[in-house]
Amino acid sequence: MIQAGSTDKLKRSSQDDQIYAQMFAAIMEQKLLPGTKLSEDTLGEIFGVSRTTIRKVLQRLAYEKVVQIVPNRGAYVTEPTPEEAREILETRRVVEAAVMKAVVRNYNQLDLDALEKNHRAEEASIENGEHSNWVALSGDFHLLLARIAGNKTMEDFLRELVSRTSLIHVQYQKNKLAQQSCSCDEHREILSAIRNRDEKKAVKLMVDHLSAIENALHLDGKDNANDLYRIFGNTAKQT
Amino acid sequence: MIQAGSTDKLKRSSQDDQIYAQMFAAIMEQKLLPGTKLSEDTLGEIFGVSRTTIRKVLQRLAYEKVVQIVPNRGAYVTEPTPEEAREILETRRVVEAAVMKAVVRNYNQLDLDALEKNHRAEEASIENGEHSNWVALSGDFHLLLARIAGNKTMEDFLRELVSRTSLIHVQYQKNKLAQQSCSCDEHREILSAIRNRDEKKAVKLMVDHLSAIENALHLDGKDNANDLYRIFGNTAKQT
DNA sequence: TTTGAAATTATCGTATACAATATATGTAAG
DNA sequence: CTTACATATATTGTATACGATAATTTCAAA
Repeated sequence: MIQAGSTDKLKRSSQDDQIYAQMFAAIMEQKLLPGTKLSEDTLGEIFGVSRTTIRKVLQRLAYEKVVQIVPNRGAYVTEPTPEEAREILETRRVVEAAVMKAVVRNYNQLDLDALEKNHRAEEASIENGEHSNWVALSGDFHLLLARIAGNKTMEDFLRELVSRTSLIHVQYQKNKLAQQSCSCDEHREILSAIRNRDEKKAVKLMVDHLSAIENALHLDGKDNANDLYRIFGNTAKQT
Repeated sequence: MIQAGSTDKLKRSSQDDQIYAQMFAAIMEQKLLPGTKLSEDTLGEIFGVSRTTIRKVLQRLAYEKVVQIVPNRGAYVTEPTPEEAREILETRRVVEAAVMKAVVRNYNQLDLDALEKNHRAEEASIENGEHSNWVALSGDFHLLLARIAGNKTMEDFLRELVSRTSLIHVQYQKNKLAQQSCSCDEHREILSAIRNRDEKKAVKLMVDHLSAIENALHLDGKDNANDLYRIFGNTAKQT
């Protein structure tokens, strides 16, 4: 079913990649929510391939920590813990501060054009209320910066961090709408600092931006697995 | 052959992990050199498992960039390019500078004991001329620091960077012996700065240490694939 | 002798089948 | 009515088999 597997045989070796890309996108667009069970058989039927291929895809997603594989239990969309969330944002501050320094030094007009184009798309997706679209574009802004910085290794790391951040948003974000416009404004400020080649300011704005994202999260409670206790703690045992 | 697969059936699900660990160690200890072909059939016979299991292990190693999988061609131990080498060392400077800050703030006596124990083992392995042992211990020093820093995400990233650095050493290191004692001395200085809770100095020493490692490499030539031109460039066409 | 193409061989990519494990259900005992 | 255990079911882990692709060798022609 679905339109996968219908890619003829033009690119035979990219069958994995096609399925990987679709599943990754589904998770990023928050169509597959954290905790969702990813059955090998079911996915195999959906995409019209055997479990062997699905397994390969799931393992790849697991390496990227977007999916969690429990031995003999199966694969699930990762539910990041509050601790992981904090670690990821902290790591992003470290990596992206370095990225900003490199960007301010190395960028050219083409890079700036790409960043501005992305930013306009962000604004448009907020106008149109396309949340999942905005999530993707917002991540792209950061990845674009990493590419401009010119360190492929850092870019790869950041790609993983950004996708994990998306999962964090699903689980812990307080106010989607406010966060959107806020984030977008901060991106514009960062762009402005880049344009002025103001390294210090660009770095500071980026670090603050990431801290703001962290502060807009509900990370106070214990693990999400314990949420049930918080939710039903008062009413249970009373029925 | 080899003693793998002989782990009885105590831990069935760790079969992959066993093989992974052995192959990873072999690469780190420089018994498997960059460029070595890793045939699925051969490895399957060696470890007494099917290609399915070997494939899983190779994919994991490929994700960590220690192995490179060429579609329809097979898996090879990665041969890092000079550009990758520079990127990796640059990324390490960024990550490990952050690690040092956290270490100086958070470490306790137990952490210090572990670091000093590791350092003594480093010295011993140099004394005894156990090069491959030293490589592992030297990497452990950095990973130990990352663990003390208390950010698992960064620790995971650094693990990948350290293992890739080992491959870089194999391909590009100028002088093994000099590098060993030099590196070890620098580790001692870093330890000293940590003991004094001198954050700035600790960070600077670490960054310089990583730069020293980079400067001790032969990264001037083009890609290693082009080495043939450098080597035979003068003599070819003369025969 | 060298070059080029066809056939052969070896190796990888994917599907299928069977075995092992964990979960769920149902039944019986406390 | 609850709990514990045994059976049944579902799902994952691994091996094997077949098909596709790339490398190698062979043979013929220039």
